[in-house]
Amino acid sequence: MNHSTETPVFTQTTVSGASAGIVVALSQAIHEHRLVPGTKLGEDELSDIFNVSRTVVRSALQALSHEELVELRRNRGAFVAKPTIREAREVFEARALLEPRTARSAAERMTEPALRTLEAHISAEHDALERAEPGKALRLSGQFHIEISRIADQTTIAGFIERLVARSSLIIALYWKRHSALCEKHAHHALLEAFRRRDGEDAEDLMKSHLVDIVAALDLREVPNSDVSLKAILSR
Amino acid sequence: MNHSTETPVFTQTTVSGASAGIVVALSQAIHEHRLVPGTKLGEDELSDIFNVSRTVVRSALQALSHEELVELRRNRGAFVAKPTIREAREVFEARALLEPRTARSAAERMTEPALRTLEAHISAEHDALERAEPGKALRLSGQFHIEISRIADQTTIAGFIERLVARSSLIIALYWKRHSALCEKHAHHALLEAFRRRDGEDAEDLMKSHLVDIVAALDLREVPNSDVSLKAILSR
DNA sequence: TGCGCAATATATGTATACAATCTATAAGTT
DNA sequence: AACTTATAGATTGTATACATATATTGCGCA
Repeated sequence: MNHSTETPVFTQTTVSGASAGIVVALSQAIHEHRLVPGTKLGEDELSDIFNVSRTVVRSALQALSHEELVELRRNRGAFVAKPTIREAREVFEARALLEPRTARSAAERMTEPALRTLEAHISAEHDALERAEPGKALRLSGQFHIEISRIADQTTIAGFIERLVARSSLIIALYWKRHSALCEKHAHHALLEAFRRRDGEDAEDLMKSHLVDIVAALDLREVPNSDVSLKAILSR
Repeated sequence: MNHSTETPVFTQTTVSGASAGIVVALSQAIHEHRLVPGTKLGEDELSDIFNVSRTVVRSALQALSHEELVELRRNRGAFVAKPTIREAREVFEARALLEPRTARSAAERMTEPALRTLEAHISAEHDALERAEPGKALRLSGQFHIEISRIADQTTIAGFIERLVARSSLIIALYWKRHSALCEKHAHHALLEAFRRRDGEDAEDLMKSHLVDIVAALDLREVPNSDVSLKAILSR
């Protein structure tokens, strides 16, 4: 299996040695929906699992909180982040602003090696789906978007998109409609074709509608606060 | 003096108690160019200055590195970041992508209190210039941009812009042309007028050209590595 | 005199210990 | 029986101590 699709490349070398591994492990688990939003990430628990001191764990959790994958509450602990509906909308508005333009740049600068990388991503995504590993498929589909932004050769914007994709994974975990099928396969294939033709305009349009499709598959209607309703139910 | 222009509002509550103060102090110093790019930020030194343990200092430095204000090198220490020319271009390309659209949104949603906040910012900036405190004026002028993005009511994008403005301060410290005058005053005044009229289109155009003007006042030509030239000079 | 190597000193990386804060359980009161 | 309060347990925040890596300085040698 292609190595580049397995190993998430972290642009930021900001996290020191031992923490880096923990950051990657937790990131993958969150992206694959094995850690669901709201899960408590206790420091002692993690230091036992990874056989390191709490110092290292805390460093990793701080890093993840800066990527907005983890929420730190003072004297309370670390939890997998739970984006609100409002934040969900904002994330996809930001993606709609950044990604179509980025896809255009990527198409215009497309090279043969970059094309092969994207093909490998899609095929890995396809494999994961066939093997009934939807979590892995989801993570790979996010990496497809990140890879495009890297090809566009705008490190700064690529960093933003990486954060948005990460947050999107949490949003999908929370708000995905069960009945709507996840068929990113077609959209990603179509994008790949546009990239092959180095057709920037087409790539931009395809990315725009792809993002619209994703948002359409989310259920972002406001719901009454679950705390209140829970209390109301139990008081009877 | 207006309180809101003095206290930088940090959107991320991710940094725990004692570190937060250090992050703010270092951020301000960097934004005001009192700490220049490349300056070493030793942990012992900082823990002496702020009377806290290295643990707290490290937490603050990690936070600053995630904001890309500080660069951490493993086993080497923390340094005020030194964006390259390439990074400088990317930062302003990203700003050109985000800020004009954001200015339009802000204009369309402008409220009276928001207008007054912006007026206070501009007047504080003006005061700082008259008092010959160019560092402070620069920091306030950056906060003007951040405030606009907050008014636009897009927290996610506002966070990105905050990072870009922070990085711009470092870029200006490194690449500003001495002979070009810093006259953001006019641009900011013109923007304020557009906001008063709630003229989104005009605000978008003004912001676009404002950013072009800033880039034009930078010297982003490639120069030979300063190490090499230093060696060459001293060897004579 | 100039270069290279080694030893020492300084600074960062990690682990552990202690302090402060919060949560949960249980007792007591109305 | 429900609510409040107190106490105990557990978890996080901070400080300190030890381990490890790097930078500098001094010595030896060519």
